[in-house]
Amino acid sequence: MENSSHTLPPFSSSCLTTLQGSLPFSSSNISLPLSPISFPPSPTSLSPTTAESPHSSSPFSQRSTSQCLDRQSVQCCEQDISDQDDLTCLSWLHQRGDLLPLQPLAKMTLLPQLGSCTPAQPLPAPTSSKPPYSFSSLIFMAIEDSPHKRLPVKGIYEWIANKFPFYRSATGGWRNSVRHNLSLSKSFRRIEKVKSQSGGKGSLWCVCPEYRPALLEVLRKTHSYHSTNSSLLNKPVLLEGTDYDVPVVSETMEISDSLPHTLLLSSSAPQILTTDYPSFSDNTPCLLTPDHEELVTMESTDYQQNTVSEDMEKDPLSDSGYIELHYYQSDQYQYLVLPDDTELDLETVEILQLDVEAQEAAGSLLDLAGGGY
DNA sequence: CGGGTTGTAAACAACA
DNA sequence: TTGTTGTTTACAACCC
Repeated sequence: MENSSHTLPPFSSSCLTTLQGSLPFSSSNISLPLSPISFPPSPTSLSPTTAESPHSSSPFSQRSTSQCLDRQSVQCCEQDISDQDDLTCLSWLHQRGDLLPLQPLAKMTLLPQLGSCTPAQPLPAPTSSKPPYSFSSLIFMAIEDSPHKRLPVKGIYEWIANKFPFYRSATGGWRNSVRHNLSLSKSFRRIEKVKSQSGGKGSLWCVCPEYRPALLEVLRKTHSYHSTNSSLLNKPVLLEGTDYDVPVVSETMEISDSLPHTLLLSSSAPQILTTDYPSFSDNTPCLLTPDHEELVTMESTDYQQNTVSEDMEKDPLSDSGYIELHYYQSDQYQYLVLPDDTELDLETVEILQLDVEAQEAAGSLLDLAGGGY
C-alpha cells in the first residue's frame, strides 16, 4: 500500500486539473510550467535519461525558455500522457497529495505582495474548525483518493479523520452521517465483497461514474466560494490556520475573461509565491522562471505541437463542459498543459503546499490504481 | 412559501 | 454479546 518504492515517474505523474467552464476547447495545447520543484527527485523516479542529468545542468534550470522542453522531456511527457488511461480520474487527488485544503474564510489573510521568491510565514498551528465540504464531498474525495477507487466504510472514516483533524476529535455522529450519505446518495454505489476477500465486514463503496461530474462540480464550487468570496480576488491569499493537512481541491481554477491574472504558487511548503499571470490568448507557452519572478514566453516546441493534441482530442469530457488540464512535473518544474485557444484568464490559481512525501505516496497510489479500474 | 439539499439523531436489522 | 455496517425515518437548518 504505502510502498515508498513507487515514487513518481520521470516527469512524473500526470496530474489532472478538472475544470468546468465554458471555454473553447481545441486539439492543441500550450504548456505552462508552473513552478520549480524544490525536492530532489527520487532515484527510482527518474528514467535513466533524466537521472543522468544533475540538477545543475538540467535544461530547466536555465532561464532560456526555449531550452526548457527538450526532446527527452517531450518523450517523457508523451509517455506520461499515454499512461493516463482515464482522463476523467481525479489523479490530482493522488498527485497533489497534500494540496491545499479549503479553508474557512475567516482564516484567510492577505499575503504581502511578493516581488519575487519570498518564503511566506510558516503556517500557524492547526486549529479544529469544520471543513467546508459536505459529507458527500468528503466521501467522494476519500474514495477517489483510494488506490482502487473503492473503500469500505471504515476506510472512509479513516481517510476523513486523517485528512481533517476536526473529525478526529468530533463525536461519532459524523460517522453516522457518512453512512447515511452512502446509503441515501445516488452518487455512491455499494460493491459486495467477493467471498475470497478477507477481512472485515461490510461492503466496498465506489463513486458512480455518472455522478462524478456533479461531485466534481460541488467540489469546484466549494473551493471557488471559499477562495474568492472574500473580496480577495486577484490578491494572493495565504491560507492559514490550516486545519487539514489534506490536499484537495486546489486544482480548481476559476477562469474568467475579465479579471487580471494572479498566479499563486508554492514550490514547497510553506513557501507561497506569487506572480502576475499574463494572458495566454496568443497560444504561446510560458515558463515561470525558477525564482518565480516572471513568466517568460516560450518558443514553440515539438511538445506543444505533437504530444498532447491527440490526447486532448480524445478527452472524453471535451463535450461535457469540462476541461482537463494536465499537470506534469519534472525534477524542477511543474507544467500545466492547457488548451491553446483557450482565452486563458485565470481568476485565481492556487497551488499550495506541494509536499514531497505526499506526492510520492500519491504516485504510488497512482501506480496501484493503474490496474485497479 | 415550497421544494430540495444537507446535517444530525435515532431506531433497527444483519452480520462478523 | 458486542461492535460494526447498512437502511430507514424524522427533523431542523439552509438555500434557491
